Amino acid sequence: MGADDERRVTITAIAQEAGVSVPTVSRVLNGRSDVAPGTRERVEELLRHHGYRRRGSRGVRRADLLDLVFNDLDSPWAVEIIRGVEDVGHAAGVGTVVSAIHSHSTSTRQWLQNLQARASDGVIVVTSHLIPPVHAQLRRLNVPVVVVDPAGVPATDVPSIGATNWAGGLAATEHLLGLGHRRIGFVAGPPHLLCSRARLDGYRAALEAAGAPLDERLVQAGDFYHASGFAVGSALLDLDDPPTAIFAASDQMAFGVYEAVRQRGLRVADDVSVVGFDDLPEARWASPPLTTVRQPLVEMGRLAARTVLRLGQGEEIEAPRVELATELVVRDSSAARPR
Amino acid sequence: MGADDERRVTITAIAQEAGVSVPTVSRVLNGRSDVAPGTRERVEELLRHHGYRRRGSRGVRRADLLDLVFNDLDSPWAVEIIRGVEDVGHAAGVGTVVSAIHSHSTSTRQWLQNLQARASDGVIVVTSHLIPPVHAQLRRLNVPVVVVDPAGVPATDVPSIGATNWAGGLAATEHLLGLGHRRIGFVAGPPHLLCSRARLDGYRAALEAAGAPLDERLVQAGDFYHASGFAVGSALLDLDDPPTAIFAASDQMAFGVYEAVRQRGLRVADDVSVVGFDDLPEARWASPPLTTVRQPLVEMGRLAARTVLRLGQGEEIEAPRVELATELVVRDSSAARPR
DNA sequence: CTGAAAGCGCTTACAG
DNA sequence: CTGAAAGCGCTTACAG
Repeated sequence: MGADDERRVTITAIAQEAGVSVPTVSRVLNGRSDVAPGTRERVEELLRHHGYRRRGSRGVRRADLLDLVFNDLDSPWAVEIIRGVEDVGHAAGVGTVVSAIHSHSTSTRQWLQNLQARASDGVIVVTSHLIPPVHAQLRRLNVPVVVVDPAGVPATDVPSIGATNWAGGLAATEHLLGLGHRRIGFVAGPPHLLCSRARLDGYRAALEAAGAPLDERLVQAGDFYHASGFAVGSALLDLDDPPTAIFAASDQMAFGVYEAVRQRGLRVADDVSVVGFDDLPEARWASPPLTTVRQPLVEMGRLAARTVLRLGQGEEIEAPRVELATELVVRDSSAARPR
Repeated sequence: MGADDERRVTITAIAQEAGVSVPTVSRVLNGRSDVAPGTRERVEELLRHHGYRRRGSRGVRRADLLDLVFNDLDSPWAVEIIRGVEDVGHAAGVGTVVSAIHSHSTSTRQWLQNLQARASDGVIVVTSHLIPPVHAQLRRLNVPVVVVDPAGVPATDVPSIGATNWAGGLAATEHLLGLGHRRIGFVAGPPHLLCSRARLDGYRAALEAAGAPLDERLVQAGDFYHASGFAVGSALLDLDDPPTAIFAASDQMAFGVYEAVRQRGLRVADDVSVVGFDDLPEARWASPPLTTVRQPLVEMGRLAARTVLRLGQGEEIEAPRVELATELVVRDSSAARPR
C-alpha cells in the first residue's frame, strides 16, 4: 500500500465504463435503494473488478486499514494473531483495527457500521461463524475477507487460513502411544468448531492405526479454557480405569489437567503424561514444561494479513484454503508409561 | 462520536477567522515548511481551539479511530489493555488501531505517518517513552494523547493513567512480613521504568516500617519476562543466606522464580514464599496459585479510551494523572516462614 | 430510476 | 511566504 496504489480508479472512470452518470455510481456505492437492479449489478461488478475504494479530493490519501475481528479477546491466543497481523500491516502502512464482537448481534451490527464508516481495506475474521447476512454486506462493500482458524467448513469463496489440526492431533497421540501409553484421555475442544473436530479425529486415527482400543468414555469436551481442563481432567482421572496419559486440545486445558493431576496426589509425567495444543509462551515455563503441539499463530496472522492485502489489490489468491503445519514440541510433561 | 460532531469546523472557517487564505491553512495542516512562523502559530492555535479534523466532501463521514500503541505485543499484559480500550471504543463507534513500535525509530516514523494518514482521533501510548519530537508532531496534528502506565514521570500536560504501584509493592511486602518473613528477596523490573521504581520503593518502605533489615543483595532487577525471573530467583536462592520469600515485580518473573525454587528441590510456599505482580489470568492456574498484586489492566484501558475520547471532543479532564488501585490477591504461593 | 447542475472540502500548481 | 485560480472526487438536491 505505498505509492503503488495512487492510480486507483475513481467513480468517474467507473461511470464511464458502465455507461452511467457519476451520481448513479455514487448511489450504488452508498447502498441507496433507488437504483435499477440491472444497473446496480453492472456497476457493482465493475467496482469489484477494479477494486474501487473511496478517495478524498486530490491527493488526500485514504486511511489504509485492516480489520481484525475476534469473538472475544480473552485468550492469550489472540495476542499472537494480532502480532502477526500488525507486523505485516505496519510494514505496509496499514493500520490494524482490532475488534471483539462477542457473537452478539447488536455488537456485530455496530461493528459493521463502524467498518463501513472507516472504509476498511480488508477483514480478517478469527474463529467465527460470520453469519451470511454479514458476509453479504461485506461483499456489497467490496471488502475482501479472510478467515483464520475457520469455525466451520468455510465457504469455498472465502479464503481461510488454519493449522494442520488433524496432523497435530495425530502427532500428539502417536507420541504418547510411542511412550507406551494405551489408555489416553482426550480433553476435546467445543464440538462445533472445525479445529476441535480435526484434533479429535487425529487422536482417533492414531489410536486406530496403532490398534489401540478406542474408549469413548476417555473423550470429553471442554471449552479450551483452564477450568474445563480441570473439570474434564478430574473426571477422567476419577474413572475406574483412569488413563495414564491425557491429551488436551488446548494448552490452557492442559494446565487445568495439571491441577487435576496434582489434586489427586499424582505427578505430571511420572504418573500421568499430559500433552497440550497451541504452544503458548507459558507452555515453556510451566512446571513441568509442557509437551504440546505448536500452532504457528503469528505466522497465521502474517499470512492472513498478506492475503487480505493482496486480495484488496485485486490479486488472485492461489489457494483459497491454507493450513500451516503444526509441530509437536516435546518437553517434560510426557514420559514413558509407568508400569 | 455520533451524529453530534457533524457541525465541525472546516478549513474555510478557520481561514476566515485567522484572516488568511484557505490554501495557507491547508499548508499548516500538512506540515508544509513554507509558512511564516507567526501565521503557523495563529492557525495552529485556531485548529486546536476548534478541534479541527479533516473531512471529506459533503457528507463523507470520516473514520472514527483511536490508536493504541505498545512497544511490543509480546506480553499477556497487552491483551488486557486492548480489551478495555476496544470495549469503550466499540461502543462509541470508534475503531481501535493497535500498533507495536518496538522502540525503533524507523518503525515509529512509519507509525506516525500512518497515524496521520488515517487521521486518528486520539492516541493511547502504553509504557513508553514517546520521544519529544513525536509528541511535538502529535500536538501539531492536534491529536489528544493519553499515556497508560507511564514509563517515566510524565509531562504534566499529558494525561496519564497508571496503577498504584507503590501501594502494591508495599502491600505485597507487608503481607510477607506479616507471615513472619524477614529476608525477602525482590526481583525488580527494569530500573528505567517508573512502575518498577515505585514497586521497589513500596517494598523498601514496608521493610523500613517493619524495622526489617534492608539487604541490597536481596534486590536484583529483571526485565519482567520469565527467563529473568528464573535467573534472578536462582541468584537469590544461591546466596549464602538466601531469602525465605521472594517478591517478583511481575507474574511472569514470579513463575520464573517458581522454576528456580523447584530446580533446587525446594517447594513454593512450604520452603519459599513467592508473590507476583499483575494478576494475569494464569496466576490463578499456576501451581500453586500465585499470590499477587492485581493491576486493573482492563479498567486502565477503559479509562484511557474514555479520557482520550473526551479530550478529542474538547472536554477538559479533571485530573491529568490518575492511578487506579492495585489489590493484593492472596492465594497459595505465600505461607508462614518455615522455622 | 437517472442525469445535469451545483456545490463541498480540500489540495496543487502558479505567480508574485 | 502567501493568495487567486483551477481542479479533484465525491454527494446532494432537483427535475423529469
